[in-house]
Amino acid sequence: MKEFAKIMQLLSDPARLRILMVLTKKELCVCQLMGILGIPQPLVSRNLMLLSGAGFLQERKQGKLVFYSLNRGMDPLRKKIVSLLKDVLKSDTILAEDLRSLQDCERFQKKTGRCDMKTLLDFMKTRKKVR
Amino acid sequence: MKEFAKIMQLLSDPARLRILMVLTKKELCVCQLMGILGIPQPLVSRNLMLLSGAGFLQERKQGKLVFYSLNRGMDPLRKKIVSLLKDVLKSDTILAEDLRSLQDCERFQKKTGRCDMKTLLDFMKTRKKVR
DNA sequence: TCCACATATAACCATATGTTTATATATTAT
DNA sequence: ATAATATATAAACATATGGTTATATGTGGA
Repeated sequence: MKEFAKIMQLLSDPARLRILMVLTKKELCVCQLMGILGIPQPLVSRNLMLLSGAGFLQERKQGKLVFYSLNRGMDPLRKKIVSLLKDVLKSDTILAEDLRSLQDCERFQKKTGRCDMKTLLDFMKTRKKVR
Repeated sequence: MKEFAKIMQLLSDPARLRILMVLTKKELCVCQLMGILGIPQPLVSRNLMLLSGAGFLQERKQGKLVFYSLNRGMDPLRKKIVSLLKDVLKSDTILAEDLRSLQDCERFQKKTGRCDMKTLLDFMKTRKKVR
């Protein structure tokens, strides 16, 4: 009971929900999440740690970068919860916007090959002005 | 997104989860919930208000008593959430204990016909000693 | 070795939350 | 009308939490 309540508490923050939902679509590193979601780096890091510690995410280090993705080995409970989240948030406007940002970010990186905080933040800023 | 996060926050408290789950089984008044769950009256009341205000419960007044039950007119989102809760908590030990308390309370009331705070609290105390 | 950068951690603050205690409201019975 | 009782609300307090700022850690390149 208490353990489940803790999980609900974890999922009661919009920033964490957005991070989790975006990672549902694609493995991403901290700086990509920063740019896509517009959330400050320490906050992204902390929320990733929390989600990771609760068994929802797995991480993979590659040089300076740390990539996070949905934990493949999630237990049934967590799988059910993630399924519900996907279902319930599939028509959410903020999530839709985030996914568009994700696509833009992917396109930009395919062109430039860059994956650093400054560049991604700058690109995302200009992108928002354009839309 | 924010609205859904609010619902998660609502369900991040063990007391509220227990109240909601017990009301899944049977309509109950505040003093019954007090006795069954062993939660102080103001806390029961407030949590009932929160759950009610969030669309999960409906209330029915009958004399001095106020009976709460699962809201029949819940929207699909909330129905899905309640289904998940039922599924996920079906093997929870605390919930199991609560349901036994519920049955004991029902049996006691069938015999005595009493439904007041003092009597129910006293009965539940002695009951716990017996087990 | 030193620098630049990605990420993690720590410190701090404002706010939100759960719990308790006390009191208010409303209904029934005397 | 008054008392008793069920429920709701308010006040007060301690704790938890999210966000910000500053700093630490670790990795790759000059």
